[in-house]
Amino acid sequence: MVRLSKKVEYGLIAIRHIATKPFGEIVTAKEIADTYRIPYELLAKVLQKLTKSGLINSHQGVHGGYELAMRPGEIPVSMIIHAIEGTQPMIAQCMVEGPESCDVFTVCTIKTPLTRVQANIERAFNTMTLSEIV
Amino acid sequence: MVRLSKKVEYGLIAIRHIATKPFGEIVTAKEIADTYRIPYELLAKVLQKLTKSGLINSHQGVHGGYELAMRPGEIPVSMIIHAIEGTQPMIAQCMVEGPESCDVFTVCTIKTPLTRVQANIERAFNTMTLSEIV
DNA sequence: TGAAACCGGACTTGTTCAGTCGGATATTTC
DNA sequence: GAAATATCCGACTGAACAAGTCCGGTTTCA
Repeated sequence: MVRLSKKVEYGLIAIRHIATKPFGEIVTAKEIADTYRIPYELLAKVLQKLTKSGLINSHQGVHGGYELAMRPGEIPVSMIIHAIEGTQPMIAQCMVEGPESCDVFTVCTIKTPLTRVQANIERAFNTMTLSEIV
Repeated sequence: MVRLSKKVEYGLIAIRHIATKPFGEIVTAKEIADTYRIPYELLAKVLQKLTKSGLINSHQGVHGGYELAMRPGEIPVSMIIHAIEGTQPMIAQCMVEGPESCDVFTVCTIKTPLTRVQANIERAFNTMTLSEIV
């Protein structure tokens, strides 16, 4: 299976929504959840991760919410995925958890070619920024 | 999560192993399982799928086994994945199961950009053939 | 006839994902 | 200061999926 998680999908939709708003305007999680019919609690957690990673700023309390912390052109899709998943999208387990995680590692014959595919995929996610999604 | 399944990993290792043998030589599932310490039963099923998709030929009975059905240069990695998983590696659910599978579809704002990422990834898997892995 | 090999469905187990719940903290407004 | 609104965050549940196992079958050859 090679698929983006729902969390990442929601995160992309959400941060794009925030990016469409004029500079300085603040958006609540509820507004996003209602607009796109995304489960509120789940979306909230995704937004918290984006906040902890510094992609968006949060404001608590009444009239609180979220705003972009960087310019859209500075946020590649790969950064959004990393913020939510905790790692880059890695095509094979041994690439993210190291050789010990793979009991076939020493005898594995596809490491090298897969690394090249991996590089291609990273490039795909790195070169597209938020500004191209808006 | 964006990761290749173990089945695909085993399939790649296996078909590569078969491809390294001289033309006409037949390889058993047991030999491959032993060489790479892959669970035999699981590997057997992967090989069966590769057979049904026409990538390799199988021979039953004593001295049976598998051999390549096409030239390595004619087998892109994407074809191997498709044979094992049943579909191309699709980054989002709505791309493989259609709009009905996604209850956010009509309001989803990231379809178009994701399609572009998808195209990049497909290219990565299409351009690499078995002959580059051997 | 028996051994070696592929064929293929059913099953178990473990992990991960999606979603929910409950309570805590911060901020504004009245 | 109290109430309302919002983020914060850990724990939990249920469903889906992946990985691996089991078992009975078929084909072929010696």
